[in-house]
Amino acid sequence: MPRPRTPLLDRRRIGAAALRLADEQGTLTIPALARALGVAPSALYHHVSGRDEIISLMREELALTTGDADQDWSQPWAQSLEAWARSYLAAFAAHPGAVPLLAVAPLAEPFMHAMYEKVAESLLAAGFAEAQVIPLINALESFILGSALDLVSPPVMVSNVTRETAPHLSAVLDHTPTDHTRAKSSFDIGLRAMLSGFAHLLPHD
Amino acid sequence: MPRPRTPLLDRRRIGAAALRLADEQGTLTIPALARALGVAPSALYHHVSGRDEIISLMREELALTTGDADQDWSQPWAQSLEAWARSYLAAFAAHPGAVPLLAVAPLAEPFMHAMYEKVAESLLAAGFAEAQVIPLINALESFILGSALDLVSPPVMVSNVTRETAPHLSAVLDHTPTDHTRAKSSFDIGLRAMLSGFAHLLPHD
DNA sequence: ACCTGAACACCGTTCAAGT
DNA sequence: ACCTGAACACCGTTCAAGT
Repeated sequence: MPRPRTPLLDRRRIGAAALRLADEQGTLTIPALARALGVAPSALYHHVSGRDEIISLMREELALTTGDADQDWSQPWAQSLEAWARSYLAAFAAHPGAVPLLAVAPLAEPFMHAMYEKVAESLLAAGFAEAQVIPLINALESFILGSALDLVSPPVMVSNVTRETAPHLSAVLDHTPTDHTRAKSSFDIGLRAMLSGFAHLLPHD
Repeated sequence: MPRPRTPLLDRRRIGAAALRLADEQGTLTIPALARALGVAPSALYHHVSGRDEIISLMREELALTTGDADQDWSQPWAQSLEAWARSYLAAFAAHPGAVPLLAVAPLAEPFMHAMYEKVAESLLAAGFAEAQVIPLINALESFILGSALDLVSPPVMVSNVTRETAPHLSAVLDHTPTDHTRAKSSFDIGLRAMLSGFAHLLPHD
């Protein structure tokens, strides 16, 4: 096979195909990715250093395809932060099969730096201390990543032995949906709690 | 090799050895685990269904070796919940190399059911609605798992281009430690925020 | 520079055979 | 019931060779 006049591969295409493949199959292997790209497995190594970098490209692709343009950072900080958190989780939710691969680390750096800058500006203007800003963002991000994993984890099982030995747990489980709305409402309640907790750190509060 | 009079393997030993190995090496392979147990790789399949179940046993082992006996559930709910969250994260922090394997799912069920029962009782007594209890616990758990991953993720890099294009981000980064204390203080601030946010859900508040 | 095809070390899992 | 050893399909990665 001769070298094609225009390259068959580039990092962007690799990341996009890997994200699609992992989402559909639930796993990512080099041979399968190469097949999806119509290329030999070894061809990939001319563009990426290895599997880990491909996964990193998947996060970049997710960040790029996430609607960050419609974010309005002129809103009050709490509303901006909530909108950001929700779109962040929605990006993961759009690719459930790939979440275990994606959610073990924050999204790609370039995208995040631009957004960190916006959040930092908003939080500083609101009156948060300089030493608080990064921990605040990190905490929210940890919650989002954990929630993304929760979103795709198998539904909770309630064994009979539990019903007998754990009356209070049984009672509250009877009031909890077993489908994916459980993870959604957990995210909602946690997000609101964290944001209202952040508000109490402000001086005038 | 004859069958030994007393079995060389059991699920508890497998889980413990796997946890130790993954923590030390940062990865877990069946051949390495078998070697650590002084056994042939195929021997493991008489006790577990496969690699996934071994990882599940690791979570069980982590739960079992976590000091849950010293938990005082008679305290006010917020203090109980905070103590539980901190011991949960500390369990992960004690096995940094294994965190990526462990933190993608909650700890083992049996341990968790006993603890869920205690938390449920405490939260119901405090006045939380039955439909709120599980979401509250789930949200906190997601935050803990995300924080555990954050704890072992590589330190944040600040590129020069960021310093030029992102003045606010640069400013706050100058007030943020680059070592592991960053993840610790993120957990602290997030935990307090979430718990104080939970408190506001109570009727009389 | 970019891709192929062969090759390597290694992995998870199965299974017949031994006691 | 519990373990071994051989075997299988498969994986991630390397590298010489081709254009």
